[in-house]
Amino acid sequence: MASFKGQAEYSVDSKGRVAIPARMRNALNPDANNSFTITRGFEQCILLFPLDEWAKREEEIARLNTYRSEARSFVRTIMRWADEVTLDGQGRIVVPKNLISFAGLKDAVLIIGVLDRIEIWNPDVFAAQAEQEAEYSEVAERIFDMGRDL
Amino acid sequence: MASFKGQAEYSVDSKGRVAIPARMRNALNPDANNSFTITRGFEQCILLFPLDEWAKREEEIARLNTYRSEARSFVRTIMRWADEVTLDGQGRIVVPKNLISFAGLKDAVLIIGVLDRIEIWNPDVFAAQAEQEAEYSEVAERIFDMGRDL
DNA sequence: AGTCAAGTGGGGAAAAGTGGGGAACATTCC
DNA sequence: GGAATGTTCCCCACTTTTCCCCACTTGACT
Repeated sequence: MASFKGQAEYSVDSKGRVAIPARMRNALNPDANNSFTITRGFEQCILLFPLDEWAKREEEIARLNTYRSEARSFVRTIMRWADEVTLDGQGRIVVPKNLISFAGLKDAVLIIGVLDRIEIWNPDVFAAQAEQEAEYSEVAERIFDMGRDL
Repeated sequence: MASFKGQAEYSVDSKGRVAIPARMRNALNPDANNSFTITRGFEQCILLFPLDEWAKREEEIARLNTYRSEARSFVRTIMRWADEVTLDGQGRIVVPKNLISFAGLKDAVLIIGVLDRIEIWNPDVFAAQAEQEAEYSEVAERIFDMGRDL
C-alpha cells in the first residue's frame, strides 16, 4: 500500500490544474499507472486514490448489499462523483469542474497525504473544520485507549 | 529497537538543517536506512522516529476504521504533520518549515533521546513547559502506581 | 603537536512547481 | 457543410527550492 504523508500548499491554475507533491508521486506504486480515481470525501474535500488502491475499494463497494436502499444510495453517491485522472508531464492533474465547486477551490489548495489517499482542500475550509475538532492528544488517548505517546 | 538517550544543544542553520548527535546516529538500526519519519509531538516539540520503528506505528494507524469520523480526523492529523527525512553526508536532517514553525525553532535546538524516538525542542519552550510539570518524583509515584523508588 | 571525529556553513547542480502557447479534437451556430 | 468557439492535451520556458558536495572550525585523544 502506498503511504502518503505530509502536507503542502499549492496553487490551482486557470485551467484547473493542481500539482501533486513530488514526495507523494514517488510513493505511488507502478501499478497505479500514474493515475488516480478522484472523488469527493465525506468532509468538504476531494480524495485521490491511486488506481491500484481504488480497485480494492471498488471490490468492497461492489460487495455491499444493494437490496438495501441505504447501501444503494451510498454506492450511487460515491460512483457519481468519481472520475479518473492522470498525471501530466509536470506531475499535475486536472481537477473536474464539479469537484472544484464541491470543495470550493479557489487559487490555493492544501494537499494532505493520508496513508492510502491524498486529500485536496480549500485551506480556509480546512482551517474552519479543524477548529471544531477536539484536541489532538485527547482524541489519541481515546482512540488508542491509553495514555502512551503516539 | 533503537534506544536513544541523552541530550545536546545544537544549532539550526539558515537552511533549516539540524545535526543529529553522533551518539544517536550510531544507535540507529541499519533497517532505518539513515532515515526518519519526522512529525509533531503532543507537546510543542518535534519527534523523530527511525523508519523501521515508524513502520510499526503506521500499521496500527492503518488498522483504524476510517469510516468513523473521529478516527478519520485523527489519522489525517497524524499523517499531515509527518514527513520523511534522511541524514545527509554530514549527519544532518532538513526540518520541514511547518514543523519549524510549529515547534517555534530559532537558532538553537535542544535534542533529547527518548527510547524509541528523538525529540527536538526550542530550549526556551522546553524550559517553560518543564517548569509547569509536576515534580519528577511525584510523577514517578503516580505512573508506577506505587511508592517504591524508580 | 598532530590526527581524527564531530559540528557548522555555503556554493552549485538538479529537481520541483508554475504559467502559458499551440495543436488536435469536439461542439455550436449560422 | 463549414466557420467560429471552446476544451483537452502536450510541450516548452521560467523561477524557486532542494539536494549533494566541499571546506572550515573546534575539541578530544594519542
